[in-house]
Amino acid sequence: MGRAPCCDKANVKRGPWSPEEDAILKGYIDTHGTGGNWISLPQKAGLRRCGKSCRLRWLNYLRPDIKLGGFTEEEDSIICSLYFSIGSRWSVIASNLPGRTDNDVKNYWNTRLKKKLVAGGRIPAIGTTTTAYINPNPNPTPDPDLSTASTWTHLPHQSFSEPNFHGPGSSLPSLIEVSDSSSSAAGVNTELSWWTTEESYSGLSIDDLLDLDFGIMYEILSNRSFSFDQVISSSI
DNA sequence: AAGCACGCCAACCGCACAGCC
DNA sequence: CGGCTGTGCGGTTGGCGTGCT
Repeated sequence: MGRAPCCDKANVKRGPWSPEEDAILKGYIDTHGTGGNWISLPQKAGLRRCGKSCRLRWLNYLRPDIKLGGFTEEEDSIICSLYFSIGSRWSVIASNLPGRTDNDVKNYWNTRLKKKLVAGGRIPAIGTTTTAYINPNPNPTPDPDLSTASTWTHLPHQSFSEPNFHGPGSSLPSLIEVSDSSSSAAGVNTELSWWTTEESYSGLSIDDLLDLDFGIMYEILSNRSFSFDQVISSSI
């Protein structure tokens, strides 16, 4: 038996929200709150919408603290920094940008920022995989030692519980780990690792940040006979 | 002026997880 | 303890607007 659908799709309206629907939803939530139950909310409010659709509409467009308009350079910088640290965890990135939603940030990255960086030669257009890792050692050696990369502990993205784990003031350094999928498939551990500290990010522009990260990346990979575009995320 | 291509973004979909019974 | 339900999240899609030919 499969999971029951969240609503009766045949009897709910889909597609763009009308101003009237927006007014009904906003008016209901202003008066009654969400009631902690989005599924029943549309029925109570008199909307022929799926509860999930109502939630999305409220969170992304109707709630009062939404920030409209273009992203600032500072926001660009924060998005880039966090993306390269933790990947596409848009809700976490958005939590560092007051008034912005995960959908906002995700769309902005996918449609503008990514292209901006690619066009500027800051990131290659193709490649395989990069992953954000975190090093539990509070005192990492200042220079990356590739021969001891296995001593770094890999924490899956899902295990990051603190939205600001990599934010300003964090005492934890971050690690970007790179793997060569072709060799991994042959059972050979060819993962390369190096660290960057939070301090390295502080006060840097996007250009500085990317010069730092990818400059280090390029230098290491060149020495190890890996091509640069092998290791950058395919999602970039 | 019409057709086409592309960019942008709102919205949907499906999955994972947490809480409740 | 296992199943069910609601919520949150990231990936993807579809439609509209705009610019180009």
